Amino acid sequence: MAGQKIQRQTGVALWRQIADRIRTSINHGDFDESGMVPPETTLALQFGVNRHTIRSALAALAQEGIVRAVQGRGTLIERKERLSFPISKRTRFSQGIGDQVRETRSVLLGTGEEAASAELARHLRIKTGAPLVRLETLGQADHRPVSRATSWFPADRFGGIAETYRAMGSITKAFREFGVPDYVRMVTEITATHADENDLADLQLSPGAIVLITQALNTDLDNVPVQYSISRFAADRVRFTIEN
Amino acid sequence: MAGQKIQRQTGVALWRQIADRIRTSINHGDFDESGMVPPETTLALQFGVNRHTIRSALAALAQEGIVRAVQGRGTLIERKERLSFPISKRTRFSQGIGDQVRETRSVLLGTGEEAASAELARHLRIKTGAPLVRLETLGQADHRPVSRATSWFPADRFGGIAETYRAMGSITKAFREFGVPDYVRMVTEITATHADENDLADLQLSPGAIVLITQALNTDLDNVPVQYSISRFAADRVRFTIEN
DNA sequence: TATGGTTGTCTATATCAATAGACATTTAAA
DNA sequence: TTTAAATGTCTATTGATATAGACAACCATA
Repeated sequence: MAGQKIQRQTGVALWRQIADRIRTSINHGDFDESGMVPPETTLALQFGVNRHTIRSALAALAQEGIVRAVQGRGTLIERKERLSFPISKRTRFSQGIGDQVRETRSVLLGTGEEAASAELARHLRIKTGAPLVRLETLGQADHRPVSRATSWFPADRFGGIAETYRAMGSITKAFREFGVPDYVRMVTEITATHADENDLADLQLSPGAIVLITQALNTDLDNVPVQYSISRFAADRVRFTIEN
Repeated sequence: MAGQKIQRQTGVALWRQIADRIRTSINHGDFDESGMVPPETTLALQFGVNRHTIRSALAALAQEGIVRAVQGRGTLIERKERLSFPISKRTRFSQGIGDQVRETRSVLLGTGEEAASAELARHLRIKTGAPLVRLETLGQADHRPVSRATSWFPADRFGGIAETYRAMGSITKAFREFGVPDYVRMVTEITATHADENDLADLQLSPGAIVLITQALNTDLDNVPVQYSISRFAADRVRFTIEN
């Protein structure tokens, strides 16, 4: 395990720092040979903390479903994944990761109408205050939540797209119904921050977790903006790949 | 400020969660009108915590140099920034952010020779065990550390590039000396994780901070790999912009 | 079946994190 | 100069975090 030392008196409990480190090591494949996490006493020695502190960290990871402790045997690794999301002109949620999971699904969390803010209007190249359709969706891979997205569509062109999406289960298909056979991604911004309370709930994260945020504009083939979306990904479950 | 509620008993101290939130709000420009953070009593009410807890959070931000408390007046915002890094075929550290800061600098942290691991060999399309030159650099903007990069170059073609880099102060210029007038970025992978102890030291972060990690391959104009690098960015100081 | 290695549980203690309240000090404006 | 509003400092108390040690329970295997 790389970078063994941990920080004390920083407002982040030792057990949480250690849990984060072990999760990273698991995702990195450090324990692939045995399929198990090292014994608690070994970890306690490595991290220079008490065994009880290690137990708190492992309990947190067990709560996340990442490891499972078996008395007498050790602590088994249950899950280990980081989906690779290609980011390109043809970025779609389900495409590109189809070969990595058995099932992808997009769930509608909520929808609404709102007037375009100055920022949204600038991105979508419409007037401030113009009506927008807002879509909140949850992306799942093999029944595990991966991303949480808010999308805005110009309402004058895509009024009722929420219902269409609900029926089709895919934004790509809904677009087709509205006479947009294809669309491309223009600009994507990527940032990272700590998960807020909505992230924790929707993405089933533990506090202190990281979310990767992408902001993207999709345009139709005539270069007219059709969708602006902000997506929040569980950082320990995904990796972005940019192909030029 | 969005998402007011904070999580208790999660291994992350309230004061640190609140400090992170306030830092985000400052970077988001929420307090731009006044140039000040709301009064401690107001924040205590908003976050639903004791004023002393707010004071701990603000003390941490003051330590980072982000705010400065003045008795009788309030808490002033000292610094607010998130550099925008364009990611494209022409990604360079100094280019693209030149208009956002007064000075960019790249500092050599260390250098060495090593044999190519299987993974590095695959990326650079050379034989496993082939000699590599390793460069550890620190990217600074206006004297503030922004990124920490480790780069590998095939030693048979770029032996001594460390010294050239040290003399030139730029990888682009060093490449030119080795007969590589231009180079392009092939694939970039982006992940995020918590800062490790090296990040904390080199990037001057506080524990629990987030680093954005990019892995990139640069090739010359004949499509031959010349550099593979892993860069770690302080997430609260940067934003990646992808232009298609 | 006996043993070594592992996780599970309990008690006790010290330190950090958070709350609560009171009052001092400083600044800006009435 | 007075006052209101803001930060600074102090004491006290409670709960979470971390350490320490001992022993029970369980598993694989020699």
